[in-house]
Amino acid sequence: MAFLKDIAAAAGVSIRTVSRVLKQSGYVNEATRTKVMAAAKQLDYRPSLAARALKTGKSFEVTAIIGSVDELHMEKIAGLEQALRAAGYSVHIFFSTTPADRQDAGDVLDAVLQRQPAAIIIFPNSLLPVKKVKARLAETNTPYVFLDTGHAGTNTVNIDRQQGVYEAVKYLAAHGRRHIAYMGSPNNNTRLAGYERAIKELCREPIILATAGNTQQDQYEVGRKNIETFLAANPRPDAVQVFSDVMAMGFLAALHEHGIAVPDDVAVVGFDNRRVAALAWPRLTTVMQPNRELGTVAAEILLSKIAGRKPPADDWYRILSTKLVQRDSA
Amino acid sequence: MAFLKDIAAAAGVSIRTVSRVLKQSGYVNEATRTKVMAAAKQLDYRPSLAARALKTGKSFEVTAIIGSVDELHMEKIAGLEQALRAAGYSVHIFFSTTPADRQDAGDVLDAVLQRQPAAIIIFPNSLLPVKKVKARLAETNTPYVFLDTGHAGTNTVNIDRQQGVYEAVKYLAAHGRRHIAYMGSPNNNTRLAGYERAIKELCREPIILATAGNTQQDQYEVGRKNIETFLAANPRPDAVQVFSDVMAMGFLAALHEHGIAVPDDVAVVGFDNRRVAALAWPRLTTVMQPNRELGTVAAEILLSKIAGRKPPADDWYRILSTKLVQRDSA
DNA sequence: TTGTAAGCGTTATCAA
DNA sequence: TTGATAACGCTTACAA
Repeated sequence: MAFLKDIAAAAGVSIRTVSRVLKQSGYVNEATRTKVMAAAKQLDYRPSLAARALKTGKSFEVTAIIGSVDELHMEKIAGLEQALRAAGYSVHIFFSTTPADRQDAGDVLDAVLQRQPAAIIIFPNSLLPVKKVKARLAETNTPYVFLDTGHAGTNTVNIDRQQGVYEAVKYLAAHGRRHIAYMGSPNNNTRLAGYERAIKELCREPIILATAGNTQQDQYEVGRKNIETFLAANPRPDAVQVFSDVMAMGFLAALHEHGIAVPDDVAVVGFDNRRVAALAWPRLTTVMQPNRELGTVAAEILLSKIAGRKPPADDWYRILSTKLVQRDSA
Repeated sequence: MAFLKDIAAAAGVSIRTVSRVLKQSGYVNEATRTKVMAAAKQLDYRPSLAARALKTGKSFEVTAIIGSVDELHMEKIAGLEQALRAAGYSVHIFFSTTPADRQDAGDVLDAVLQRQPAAIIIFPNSLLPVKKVKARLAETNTPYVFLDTGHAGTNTVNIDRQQGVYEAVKYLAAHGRRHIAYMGSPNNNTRLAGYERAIKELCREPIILATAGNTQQDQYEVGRKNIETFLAANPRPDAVQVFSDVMAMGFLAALHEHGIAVPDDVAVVGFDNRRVAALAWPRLTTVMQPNRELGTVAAEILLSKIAGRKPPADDWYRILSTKLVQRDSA
């Protein structure tokens, strides 16, 4: 490890001059500059991030507070890390998935703030009370962004799920499907709204496939059990937009068991584009969430905030588009 | 933010005494101790990790170098983070998935070492030349551990895939299957060895289902195409142990298309216990890898190394057991 | 049992 | 255009 003083010695100048050259601040004689640069390169100088953090009170680390162990998050993290690393930042991860996680860490947020991260990114369902977090973060003046909270708000990157479902339903209609149903909780939610908007535009009757009180159940089981409401529906749907890929897999299993052909008898469209969608039988047409992009956009916002840029008109709110992935099930 | 000096002032003692109390080192008068503790708590003191890192040359951060964006890694990371956090460490992640990643970071390892991590954990397929890494790491005296390298070696936590396949094949035999085949590359690999060991013990003939030169192809496609070797096999297998869940999904799709019933006509066992296994149709019996445990065991090793403990007899080599997850396909 | 003081490697103020 | 030098907050040898 080479330090500033080593370079200074090697180049025959003072530490301050070396620093000046390396940080490109202030006037430096071209000759000295070259000399210093050469020495730095020669000694393979890498600044001590710890010293820098101590001195400036800011680290080059961004902390991601993750709310669940989910394959989709992995992509978000990858996007985030890639974009952040390009700007010289590294990513810290911190799980907050169970109530115990919060206890262990005392207050999760305080544990995170102790490391003086340059910024914080909060993943969905992190068990953190949003309001309190925002207040605390504002107080410590730490840039932050929320990911995929599901409802509009400042300092957030969301996914336009409504539009995703809307487009999928339009696609089904354009491919000759007459009775397009939606499977999922009938309670207020964004995806249902997208379905309803599309159905209305198509001047058709909505068909909601749902079993009572299935909110907290396993999605796969819900999809599987919903075969009954499907079979009972009159007219019987020839297409179903399902809440999620996982629920769609349950529904698919039930359809197979009943000898109902997909997509010939019913078209099925999922949501999420999980790995499973490409592996299902038949391969599942689904709505892709821009997970990687979610990460990179979050990184951009964070970097802008760190750089002290003024909030744009939307006050750091972004909503990203989904995309229909056509496969064999619809 | 409260600092040592604030506590010292509040308690009317010197910084040194505060430090002594907080670190529980050396003799401290009980009354002073109480006074200091109270002040620390009152001011919600949290040590500056940056200052500590600068002073000691060691951070409380462990860097994980990740080789691919894979759902299974997410679990490993979760296990790692949980165990490490309990010991006061936090986890840094660093992707090294593409050749570009290496270039961007100059030398990945140097970029990582610059942050003076307390330890490093290297995930499978991280594009890093193992020997060079070990040398560099030994040189900088940084504790490290490799994850799931696939071959025995020191400072490594592996998964006993051979045993996993062995047990699955035995399970199939115990459930009355006569002609148990293995699907996957016929080239030397651990899983195949497990299959061969079991078949030998059962005094049966091995049946290897493979298409030529499929090494680099998409596993799903390989499984799908392998239906041909399956149909051509004589006798036709009534059970197949497939290389991976993904490959099994391809095979399953082909079986469905040929109207071959699972598990009635053929039992199918996958490997990995990915999320997809529980969602497949039929639900896939498969061999579970102890991903979370892999993370926690790696954390234990790292913590031992950090604590300066002497290497045990196995020189930090651990191999973890898999577990058969029975579902509907076998 | 407690305190003084010297660093860790960087940044940045102030002179020269 | 350059150089002393004082922090940043913590750890720790050495004194008292």
